[in-house]
Amino acid sequence: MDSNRHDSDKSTIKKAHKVSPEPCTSKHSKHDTHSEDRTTNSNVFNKRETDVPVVLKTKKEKRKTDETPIVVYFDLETTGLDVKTESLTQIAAQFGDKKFSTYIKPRCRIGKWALENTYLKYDSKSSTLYYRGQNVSSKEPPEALKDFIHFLKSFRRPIILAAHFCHKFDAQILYKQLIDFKLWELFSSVVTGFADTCVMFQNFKPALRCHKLEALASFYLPAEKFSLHNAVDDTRILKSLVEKKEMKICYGMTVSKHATKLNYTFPKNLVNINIPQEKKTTKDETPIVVYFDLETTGLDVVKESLTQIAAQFDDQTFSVYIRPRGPIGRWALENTHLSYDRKSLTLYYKGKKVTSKEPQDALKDFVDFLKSFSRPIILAAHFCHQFDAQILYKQLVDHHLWEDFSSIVNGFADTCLMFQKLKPSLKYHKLEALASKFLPDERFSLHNAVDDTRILKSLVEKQGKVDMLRNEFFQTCLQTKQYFPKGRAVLRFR
DNA sequence: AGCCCCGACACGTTAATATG
DNA sequence: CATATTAACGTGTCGGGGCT
Repeated sequence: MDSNRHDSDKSTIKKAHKVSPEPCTSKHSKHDTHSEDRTTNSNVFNKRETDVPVVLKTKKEKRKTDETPIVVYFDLETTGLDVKTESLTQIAAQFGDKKFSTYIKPRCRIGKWALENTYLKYDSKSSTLYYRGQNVSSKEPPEALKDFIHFLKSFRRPIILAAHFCHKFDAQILYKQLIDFKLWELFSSVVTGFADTCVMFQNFKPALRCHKLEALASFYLPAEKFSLHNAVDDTRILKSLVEKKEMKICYGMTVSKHATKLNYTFPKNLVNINIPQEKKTTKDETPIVVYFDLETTGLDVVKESLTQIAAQFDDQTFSVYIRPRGPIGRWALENTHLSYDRKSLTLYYKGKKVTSKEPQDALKDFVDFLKSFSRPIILAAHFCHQFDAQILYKQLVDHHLWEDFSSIVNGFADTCLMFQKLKPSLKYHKLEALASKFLPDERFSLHNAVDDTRILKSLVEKQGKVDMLRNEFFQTCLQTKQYFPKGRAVLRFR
């Protein structure tokens, strides 16, 4: 029963952690004087979120404004791991050459691990703190925290606090302590967010197996001597690490990026921070993207037969009409304007005779066209995962060309999927709809493979956000690995 | 050690959607 | 008109990685 009570106690504490709207609102009201741009309470979250990216611009615009947040590194030592119950023993922080450090008289016993590794010992009778056996001056937690805040305040700029693993440790314990000593309001009027350098390194150096501070330090700063688990040293090391030359390239990007992504709305997300994981970068070997389109006698990918293939890369185009093996379905007849006379083996497009080939030859030509680029290829078509890729697969297998084909084609990209992701607000993503929306002036003959291919290419390439498109695009391509799990054809088709 | 968040998988279900 | 796939859920399990 006792334990029960205990548990529920704990959970309420936790809840208070997570939700605790109180300090938040009080913060706004308090958020006095200079920030007149914060209009209403309801807007504040958004404001905050848009607030931070300012950091990014520090690169271009000289940091002239006082409103640009600065990054202050910090580190805490505590009596143990539990962010809810343990007590502080040390705080250190650093911005530029400005350093802050204070020892703190813990309110509870120093845990065994901490005792041995932080070298901090406390004699509660004489209320004296010892570091490596030496008496050091120490303060009561509220005083120490106040000093800390004053240090931060002295910069007269918004502050992003950066520490290693701070989202899950330092920020949380600090929050708890600040709330307990009623200093949260004061604190949050200066600090706009926390940045977790550990997350940063994990994203930035995914190849490293281990991202603890110790490992990073010994890897990147092997010459540096420091006393691990002393807050001052840890802070200094962290700063050197992040600001190291090699990191410099990314420094502007990474720190600010992570700070940006923090979107720290105090204290709502304090416990629960979610930094979107960067998608792992794809291999550098970038295949070319060839757009293509097929026309067929109908919908059934297994039974129906090809009538046309078109493809395009840059300005190199490929097109071939194909004599179908079966009758052309009614819909196709009316919409692709292709008709076939079996007896004379003649294909007509819009009533006019066109040269056509047997499927075998047409497919061979198509494969040869693709091969002519001598580069890995990603074939892109609209809705191709469900249609073009499947019918093509069937046809290529039937004509013993799949081996050849799959030796150069890395995958299929479904541009329909791409646009669905890219323009979720659009109800329809069929080629026709996209074309009339984004290329209203373009004239083309719908359901002619050549035109459809051209239009598709323009659509993809003329969109404004090229980068985003590309990214999305390749991501979609990646999905097609399912077709080639081991670089080899595997039948996800019946 | 104690904790807990996360991402990775592995399922299953459902509704929407484009292709000729 | 056929139809497979996907995204978007929900569920459950498992292991890894960090902090003092």
